[in-house]
Amino acid sequence: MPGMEHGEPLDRVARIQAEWRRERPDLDIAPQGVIGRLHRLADRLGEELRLVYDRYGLGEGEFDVLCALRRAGEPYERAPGELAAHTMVTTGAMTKRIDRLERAGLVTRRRSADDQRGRIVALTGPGRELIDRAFTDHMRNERRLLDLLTPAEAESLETLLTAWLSRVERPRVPDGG
Amino acid sequence: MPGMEHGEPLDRVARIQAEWRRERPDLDIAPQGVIGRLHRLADRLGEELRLVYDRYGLGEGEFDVLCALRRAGEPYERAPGELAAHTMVTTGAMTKRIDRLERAGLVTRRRSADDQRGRIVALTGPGRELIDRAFTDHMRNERRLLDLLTPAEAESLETLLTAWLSRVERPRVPDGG
DNA sequence: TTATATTGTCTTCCATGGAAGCTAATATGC
DNA sequence: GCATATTAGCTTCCATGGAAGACAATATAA
Repeated sequence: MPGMEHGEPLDRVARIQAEWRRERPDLDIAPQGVIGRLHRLADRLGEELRLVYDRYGLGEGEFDVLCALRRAGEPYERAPGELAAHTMVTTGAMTKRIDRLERAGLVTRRRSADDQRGRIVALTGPGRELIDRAFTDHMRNERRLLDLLTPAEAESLETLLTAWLSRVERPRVPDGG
Repeated sequence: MPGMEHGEPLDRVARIQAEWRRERPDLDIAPQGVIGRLHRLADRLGEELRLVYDRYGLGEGEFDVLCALRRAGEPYERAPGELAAHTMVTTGAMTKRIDRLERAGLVTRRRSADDQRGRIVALTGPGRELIDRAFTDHMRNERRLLDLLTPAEAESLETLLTAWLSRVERPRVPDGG
């Protein structure tokens, strides 16, 4: 079993696997070693990342919306539907995120000139300033977490994650695909 | 950049990174290549796993609780506090999960004999039967997802995730630490 | 023993997001 | 042009979980 050398204490996932082996010896529970740890790690990293969002009074969702607006470039505007697509939530959820950000004075909402149905969400000055500081801090935080790996480990991991992700997102890729 | 060879289309994370490089050339956004993809992959895998839970009428939380009870071994009993600790939620959330499972006839709740404050949650026959079928199916599903990687890739990934997880986990000892 | 602290569970209130439907504006077909 | 369909955003209702406190039972200290 990888990563279990020199009698290191079993981690949570390994302990769960041991229990399943005892209770369900008929099953192959090896996949948990990868998938369980991936989820656990994502949770732990998420906790660490949230510490920075909190520091700026932002929830994860609000942080994501501000990032999407900032990434859009001058003049930092996007339609709610675009923001929803970029941040992978429903438009209903986006409405609420924008409500909160608007209330906090970080974005404005106005009608689109071309299409009166559409809205345009724009970063305000304070919004721009806040997300620039927060994102700088966020990247420092991600760097700190990534530096728990050696550069070689990080590169290996990125390659593996990129490959798996592309295969999960496009499951039907046969040899000629 | 790992995983980007022969002109493959950029994935979502790579596109986000490209935007940040344009807007914030002062920042090192490399960590997103790993952390962003790890989260995206965890989300995508989670969606796939939820398909199985749904098939058995279970939410992710309920599935986790039934698993924790099943792993306990005969007679498949645990206190709510233990279940909360095992599944990493608050006791308040656990109360509600147990409420739902009890309503569905999958677990029972009784007072502990030793300590009248404590309760004992136990799998019912139907609960045991359901989780045995659901977990078998779940493992088949995880195997299908893991098999998008070669055995060598899977082993490499498990090693890297285990190492990173162990380094990021902070000791959870409540006092004295 | 009696007063106080702690523990285990539950309750209340709130935050967030999804699903589905509503409304107004725009596009399309006749 | 008018009727209908589609679209964009929003609203409503519900599901889930956290935080903090209530409550009863138990442990501890004086």
